[in-house]
Amino acid sequence: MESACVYDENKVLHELTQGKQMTEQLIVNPSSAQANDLLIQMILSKYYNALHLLNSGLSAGQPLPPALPAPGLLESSMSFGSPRIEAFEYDQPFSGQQGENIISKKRKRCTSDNGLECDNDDGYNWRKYGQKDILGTKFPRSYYRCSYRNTQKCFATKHVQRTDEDPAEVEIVYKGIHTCTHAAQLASPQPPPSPEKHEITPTHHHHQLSPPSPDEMPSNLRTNLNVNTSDLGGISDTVPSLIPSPSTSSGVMEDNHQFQFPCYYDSELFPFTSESFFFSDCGSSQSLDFLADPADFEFESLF
DNA sequence: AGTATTTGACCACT
DNA sequence: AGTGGTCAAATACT
Repeated sequence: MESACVYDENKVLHELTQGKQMTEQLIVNPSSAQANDLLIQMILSKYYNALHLLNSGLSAGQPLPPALPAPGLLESSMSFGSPRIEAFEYDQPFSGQQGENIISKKRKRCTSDNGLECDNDDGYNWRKYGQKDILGTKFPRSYYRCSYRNTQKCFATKHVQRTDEDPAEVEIVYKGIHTCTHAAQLASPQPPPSPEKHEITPTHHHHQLSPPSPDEMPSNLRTNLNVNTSDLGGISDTVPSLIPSPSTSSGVMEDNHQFQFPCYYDSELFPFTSESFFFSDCGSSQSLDFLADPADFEFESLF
């Protein structure tokens, strides 16, 4: 991360070309709504990846915005300690069932005293609203929603569960995207968090790679981002415009959001991961080549 | 007093 | 009927 890096033009072109091809496929050969949704997600992944590659070059010598929200932001509002995340595993992205809006799924391993406290270090403010014993698991699952659910109509949720194999490890499943202003603040450039290793091992069958929550995109990109969806015709109604537009939003559009997505959460939630966009740094940028061969889609990255 | 968490009950889905 | 997810009243905390 220290050495200056220039984005790989070919890689960017590759990503954009794939995005274009997928868009054409969507138009020419529309499939089921679910398949179309998947395609849309992949298209956006391509664009996001291209943007990130560009950003890597543009911000050469500068730290990237944090892929993970800065730890510690949450601790003032949640009575949790300061667990140290030992490892991060991006596990089974998009493993949601039909109609399920899982946007990311990952495991964290903690070294806190009780092994429970690492599940709230993602920088967002979560409020626990339920706990449930899950069949076949030793530990109950805790359900959290964004603290700004009521005030800002932010419907992001997650559930956290300790794994049977290793109680120190928790599995976190995120649903929904943050639309709260707090999320936007997290996306602002700031000193990068202490380096953590993130092992990203998407499962073979679910090769949908979640693009980032838009409010976590680099602000310098957010301000300049412009994705033309005019060619998408009818599907432009289902693809959230990256440019805030009253007509695209069924939800709240905060004035201070330079970049916002529509609120589809309850029914047609658009699946963006909250923490999984910046897969690569300058030294290990990867091609997210799901379409070529999803089974081979595998990468590992240091954030 | 205001806010967050806990927990039993309820609901939707299969 | 069983299960997972959510609600909401009670409780705890600051």
